[in-house]
Amino acid sequence: MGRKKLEIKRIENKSSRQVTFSKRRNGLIEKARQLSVLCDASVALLVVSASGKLYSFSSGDKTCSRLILNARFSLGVVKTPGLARSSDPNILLSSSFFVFSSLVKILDRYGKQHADDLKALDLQSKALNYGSHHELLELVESKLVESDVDNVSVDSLVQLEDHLETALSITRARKTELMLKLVDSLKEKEKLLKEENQVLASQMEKNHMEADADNMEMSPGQISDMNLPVTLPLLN
Amino acid sequence: MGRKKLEIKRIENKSSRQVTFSKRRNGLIEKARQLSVLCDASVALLVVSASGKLYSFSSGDKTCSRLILNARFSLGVVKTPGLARSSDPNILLSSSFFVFSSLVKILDRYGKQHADDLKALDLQSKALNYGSHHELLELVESKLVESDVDNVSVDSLVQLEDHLETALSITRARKTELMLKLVDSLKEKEKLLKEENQVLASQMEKNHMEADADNMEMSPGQISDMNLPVTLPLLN
DNA sequence: AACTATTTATAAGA
DNA sequence: TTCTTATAAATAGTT
Repeated sequence: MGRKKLEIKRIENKSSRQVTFSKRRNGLIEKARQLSVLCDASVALLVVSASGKLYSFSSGDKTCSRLILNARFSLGVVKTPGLARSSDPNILLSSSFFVFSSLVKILDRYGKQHADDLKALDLQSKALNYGSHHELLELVESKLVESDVDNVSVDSLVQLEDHLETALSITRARKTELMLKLVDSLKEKEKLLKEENQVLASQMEKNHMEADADNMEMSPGQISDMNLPVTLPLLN
Repeated sequence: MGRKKLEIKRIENKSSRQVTFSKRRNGLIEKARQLSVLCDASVALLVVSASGKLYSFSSGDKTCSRLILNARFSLGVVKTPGLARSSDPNILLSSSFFVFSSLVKILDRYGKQHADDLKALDLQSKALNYGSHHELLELVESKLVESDVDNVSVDSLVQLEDHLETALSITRARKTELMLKLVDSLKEKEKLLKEENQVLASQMEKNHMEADADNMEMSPGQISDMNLPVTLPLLN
């Protein structure tokens, strides 16, 4: 839709490819936006230029924005201090892919900044026995609403993701802990019951012995076989 | 671009919204394709209709197709019959969501050459019961060394990450599964032991009753109190 | 699913 | 980049 019909194949001229990229990219993002608004659809769009710049659109819904965020992480494209931000809020310049050192830096940075929040969340969770599910969901809900308000606050979503992952870790740890405790308590029960059985059995045998002292109709060997329930073989 | 200018806001008429969705969705996907071809860009596009159907486009490159794949999993939209999400996100039992076989199918569908690697990993895992820890660590070690050699092979690291995450999920699922089994078997043991105790106790009481018929030095009430070990109070 | 009157996107040029 | 403008493409409403 221009002065000439353009064949759909790689544009060889570098600068016109660049120009076309810029125009069509904007067009595509606008179309994506329109589709999501007009038809009430969830749309997530990611475009990475040959030179590595990332542009994205996502409809407001949680699912899609989370998706874009995950995608950014998958691509290793995160906002990194020192890199200029484009005037276009959709553009976050790509830093290097996740290398350990940079990952550590990022974790460090987010760790320091949000350590307190995290502690609070931890305490809160502990205090409430990790809260009812309802409360957790409400918390998440409210965070996501916050995020939607300041539109491009990828940071707060990143933070939320961190928190959720921490919560998930805590939950997993707690699950394991509880299961281990359950197993232990069951083993303890088992031990006590076995001891009790032992006592009962010996007590009984003793009683029988006494009875036998008066009445020798049965041999001692037969007693246990006939009167004592056999302890069932149990797995270890 | 039609008979009338259309305001960009939710189309209230359901059927025309549906029609518009269909038309514009196709247009958007085509535009995405063109952009990726013309400008040599990576493009990933996901559209979910209000009714939940998922449509997607991704440029051929690994990054984007992986991204779409991840997105599908995030959204739980994997059109493979028989797949259902477990209520516990940690549990990805073989019967449900993240089965290797279906993952392999999807990867195949997206034309990933890594399907074979995954199959190999699956077989390897199954054969070795997920391998000894030693072997796993050596595998990771060797992969990481490989990666260092070709310096920028982020792909293989991404791949390794995927494999490890899958392995982690499986391990977690397996852990949960085993612990649940253990708990069940312990509960079963407990039940049997309690029954056994019951039988022993009643047997014993019976014996005492008989004894008492000859010798009335004790009141029946005292018998159990003095001769039977008290069942220890156990937690539920 | 087609048709077609319009609107919209955009290729080339400045 | 940005603007302009001729033209190609997309598509809203209709059939």
